[in-house]
Amino acid sequence: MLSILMRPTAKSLPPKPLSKLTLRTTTTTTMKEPQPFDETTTPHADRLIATLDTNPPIKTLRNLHTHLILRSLAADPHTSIKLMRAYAARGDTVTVRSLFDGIPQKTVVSFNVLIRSYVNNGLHREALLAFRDMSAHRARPDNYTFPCALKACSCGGEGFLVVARQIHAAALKPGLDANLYVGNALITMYFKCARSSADARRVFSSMARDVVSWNALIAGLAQKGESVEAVTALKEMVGAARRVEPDGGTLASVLPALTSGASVDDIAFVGGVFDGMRRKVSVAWNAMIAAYVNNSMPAEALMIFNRMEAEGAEPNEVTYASVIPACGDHSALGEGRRVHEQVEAKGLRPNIVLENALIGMYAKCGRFDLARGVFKSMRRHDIVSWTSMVSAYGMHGHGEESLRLFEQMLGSGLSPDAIAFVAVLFACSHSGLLDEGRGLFDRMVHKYRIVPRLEHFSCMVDLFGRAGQVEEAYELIKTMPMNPNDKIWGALLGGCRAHSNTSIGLIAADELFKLSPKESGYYVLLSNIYAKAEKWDKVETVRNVMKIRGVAKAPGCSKVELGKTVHTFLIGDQSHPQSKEIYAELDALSARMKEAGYVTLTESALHDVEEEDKEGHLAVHSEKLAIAFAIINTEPGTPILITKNLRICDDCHRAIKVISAIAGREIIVRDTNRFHRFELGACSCGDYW
DNA sequence: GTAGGGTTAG
Repeated sequence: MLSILMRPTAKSLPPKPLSKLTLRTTTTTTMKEPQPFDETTTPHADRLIATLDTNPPIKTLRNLHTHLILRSLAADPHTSIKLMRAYAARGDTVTVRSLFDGIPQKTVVSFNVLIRSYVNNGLHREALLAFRDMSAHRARPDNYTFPCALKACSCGGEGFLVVARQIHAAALKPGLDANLYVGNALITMYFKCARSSADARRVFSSMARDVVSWNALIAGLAQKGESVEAVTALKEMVGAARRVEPDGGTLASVLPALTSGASVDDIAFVGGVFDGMRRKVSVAWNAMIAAYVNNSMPAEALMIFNRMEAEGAEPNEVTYASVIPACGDHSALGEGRRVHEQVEAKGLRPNIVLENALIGMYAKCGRFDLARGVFKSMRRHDIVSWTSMVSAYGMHGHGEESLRLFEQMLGSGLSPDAIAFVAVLFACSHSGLLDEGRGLFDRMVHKYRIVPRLEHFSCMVDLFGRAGQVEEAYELIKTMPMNPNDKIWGALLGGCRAHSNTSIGLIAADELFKLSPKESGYYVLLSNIYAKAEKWDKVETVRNVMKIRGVAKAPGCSKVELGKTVHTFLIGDQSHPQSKEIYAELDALSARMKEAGYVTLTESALHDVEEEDKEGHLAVHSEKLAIAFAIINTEPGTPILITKNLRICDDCHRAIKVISAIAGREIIVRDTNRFHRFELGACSCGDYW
């Protein structure tokens, strides 16, 4: 058991590497027979104790502890404290407590370590009880105690405000509120325990400030949803007369204020703060990558990651957990695989967070096989792993598989949460599994007691709408307990379009124009409905309304990865260096497509482009350009993955089916919310999307 | 011998 500490080589090693040796050999030595005890090779007591500071794994720690007991070294108060700290770092608060109980004379320090152990392991109640017990042991809380006790209150949230105020008052008496650590803990405590930000701000403005104080202020505001105030605070910090340099923590703190919907200016400002940092610690890199990922800027996130590598900063698991989804969002399969290799090479697996991210990344890159490979190779699966796989199947139109997997998850004993149901309901809607979807919704509400959210209703409306039950979908919207959002009405409008229901379609469109008057997609959907009904005057009206309201059509844009680069094409794009060849290839394809009996569907072309462009190159949808580009630049037979920012139009859908047959290519198109896999003239969506 | 803010997957 004590073998690792008694290796014959230990004596010849200099003091420093001992801890490394101990750490590194743990896993292997546990397999071996214990080596005979040899007094001459026993490490010096100082070195053993020093090893406690290296955050040893729990097994090593227990060995070490036993060894210290056997050598009567464990009873020393200083050593006890170190042992407590080491056990706390490994989450063993029970042992921490028993070590504490074994200390005959409790000092402030021993209390401080105990309280901190509890707080860091989520036991804030126990921490506060220990704090209360201090007076009975005549231990006076000091500048180390108060920050921990206040942090315990912060973890407890609003219910702990009264206790927290008492602790604040207790800190005032010895004048400890002037201590930076105490002050900073007070800022965070008031943000977490008090409803308004006023108390926190008051503490902040009345004290001396360092970088942590600013970070606490920014984090508190950002987490309270006061995004504008958080960014303003960051600007004040940067422009403050007594300059405080932002650090990685500053960027991490402002991050919640930059989640989806942050202004371009704010993101640029934060990017500027990042660029201006002289020393960039890993948290800074990670936060910047996350900021871009959270704002749908995966290309920028990948650029930061590449810069990080170029500058020799070491990516850690947090970095990978952010950059892997960026690869997925950007459909950068090559980059994703490269990152995956790094994860493997660094031995970061098993790591469920990274593995779950990898599943999602491969699924988004159309590599269902690789997603499944990661899933199968995992040591254990949690709700996120299963949900990732369920939605991977769903996105690829494998509704039945998705359902089977969902049931398998239930069979494994995990209980589904709201997000798992979103995934499986989504899969049902995209495969037209009406009855199954209905049954699942019922089980969700009655068996699992999950209160349906907007997303669930959105799936159900979609499910009914696609299945042609537009009235039932509308009925559901009218009876649901919350206000429908644009996604819900959009799902209804989509159903109306698929099943030519003009009257309900108009109702949906009306609501949508109130909720999202600038969203061009809804106008296009409505005009599609009119076009299908051949109401050309109405089509014209919709177009005019768009002009009057200044609604710009979102330009169709398709991405395709070649080597390390993701190439982007806009509708009618002629800016690519290979533009000539691309259009030549398209012409050649068109000729062969006509031979194969393909005729242009004017209905969809009509509403995505202006009349006069219909025959010209401006009419060429981006996905066709991307496909032609990929055909030219890859070996015959290579599968092609295209990612689109809009829903694929009918004409392109028909055209790509034909192209897949005549070019002999598997073509996978990821549009706004699902995958189309075209092969041999057919699509995996079964023309139902 | 001990302390404050902050980054990761569906």
